[in-house]
Amino acid sequence: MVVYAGQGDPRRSMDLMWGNRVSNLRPGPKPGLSVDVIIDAAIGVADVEGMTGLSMRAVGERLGRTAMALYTYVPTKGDLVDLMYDRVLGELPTHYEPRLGWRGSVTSWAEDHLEFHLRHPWTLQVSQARPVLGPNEFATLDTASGILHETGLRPPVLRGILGVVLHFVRGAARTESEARSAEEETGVSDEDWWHSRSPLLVEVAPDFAARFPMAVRMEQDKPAPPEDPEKPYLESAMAESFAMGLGVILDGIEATIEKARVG
Amino acid sequence: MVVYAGQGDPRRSMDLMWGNRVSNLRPGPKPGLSVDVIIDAAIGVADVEGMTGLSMRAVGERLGRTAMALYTYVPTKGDLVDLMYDRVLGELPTHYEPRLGWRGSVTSWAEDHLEFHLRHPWTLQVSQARPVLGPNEFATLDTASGILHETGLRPPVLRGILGVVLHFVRGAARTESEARSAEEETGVSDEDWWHSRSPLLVEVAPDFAARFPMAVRMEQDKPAPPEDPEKPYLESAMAESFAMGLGVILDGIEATIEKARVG
DNA sequence: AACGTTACTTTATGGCGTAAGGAGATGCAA
DNA sequence: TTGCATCTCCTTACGCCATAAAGTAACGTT
Repeated sequence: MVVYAGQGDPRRSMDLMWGNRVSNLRPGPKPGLSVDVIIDAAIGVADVEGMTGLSMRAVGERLGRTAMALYTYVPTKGDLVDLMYDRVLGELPTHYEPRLGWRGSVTSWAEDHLEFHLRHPWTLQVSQARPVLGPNEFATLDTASGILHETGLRPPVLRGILGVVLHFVRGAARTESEARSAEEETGVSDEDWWHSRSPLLVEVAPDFAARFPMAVRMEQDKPAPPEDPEKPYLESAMAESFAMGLGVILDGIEATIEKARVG
Repeated sequence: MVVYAGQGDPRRSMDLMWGNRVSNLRPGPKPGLSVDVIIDAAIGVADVEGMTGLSMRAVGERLGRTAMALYTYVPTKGDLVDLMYDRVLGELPTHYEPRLGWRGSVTSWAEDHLEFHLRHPWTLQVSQARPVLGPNEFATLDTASGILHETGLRPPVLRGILGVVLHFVRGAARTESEARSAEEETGVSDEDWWHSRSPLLVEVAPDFAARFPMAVRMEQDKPAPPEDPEKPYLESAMAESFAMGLGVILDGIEATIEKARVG
């Protein structure tokens, strides 16, 4: 029998997602666990060990059970991940002060999402192809739509803009979180890594500067690496590129509004 | 012993990447394989089966060998992936006609990259945190830098812009490729999937429209699903959002140039 | 002819998701 | 009170994965 990625029976999945719990008075031993504590334990594992460290065995162990015990509550690991995802999505704000205007709101929204993904990097591995259809996922979509609605643009354009902002924020978060886990998993800092490889690079490609002149030029005026690696991302020097990129996007939205007003 | 993600000895990795092959006249049986044919076989596997289907066993099998035979040529699977990545990067153009201007060049560049990632979806799973430092990676970086240099903007801004375009293209490619593999792996089309879930959704959340009004509004004026699912992505109706998003980004770049000129 | 080096194989270790089947606890009907 | 259906949770097992370790056989050099 083949079980498809992350989906058991659709009805069961939906009931779990929207909290339709089944009646409690039935024969058999009292449940020692619940879907909720399993979701929380799984989030705890994933936050620390990442998506690759999230195994049914690890979650079970955290709850003093075996991996198989979880299957009493949750049909597959894929469903559990969907539930985890919609749960943490609840951490995101669902309201932004209208007096911020769309520019301020989009900025706050982007920063909130960036921090969210850095807090729960495993969320970046959840496929966006088929939405989880959970309450919090719809709530975040509703919030984003509300902000963008202020621009007065029509839905097809708004979907394009939402795609740009989402892809940008997720991409930036992905780059940063991959950098962090590379450092953690190899035990080698970015700086040490580069120091070990740059001499090899000049050895193996002595004509480097002549061969890739534009790439070299692109490295000009790089900010110094952060003094304190524990600083939150948005206050670190690495955020420069994020701020620059977001500024370009905001200006692009503004130009699009202007075009629509004139044309 | 712990082997770290994707890296053996740095010197060996670099030699493999830049084609420093070791002398051929040595005792022992003649090599039946080579790093190059292994890379090609691995790309063949990954293009068809995706990154999750890429196993040393599968690559070995394609070459009539066992998985372990590959370790004579390549130190770890991680190194093999790096080599695969730099190899396919060679498919991308390294030159764009200057008469296209930066707008036309960025557009072509984005479309080329989108098609590239859809042709080799596994490239989206290669970590961008620590570059592969191969010749083709540098070449593509050089090409992109050259295009952006035409805007006359300074490197820190250009890095921000490059991030926006890269994240956008990769995000769009990721969404599309995840949709394709969801369809392939589950055997259920997007349409059928939605048809099976939307009735459950209204059942489980009858107040949906009142609860998420903006999200509902965002669905207005959606293009019809593609008549012919075999059409290339860029000619399909799904490309609407990509074109919209790219337009917003281009306008943002233009506004940034204007600001720099004036201020 | 002997020896060291090399290509490739077999086997084994410790991980994964989860199917299958069984033990023991519990609520209810007779 | 007994018997049974139903439940939670366990052990075991299967077929995957990367790769360590050790063995076999082919080959170039001495």
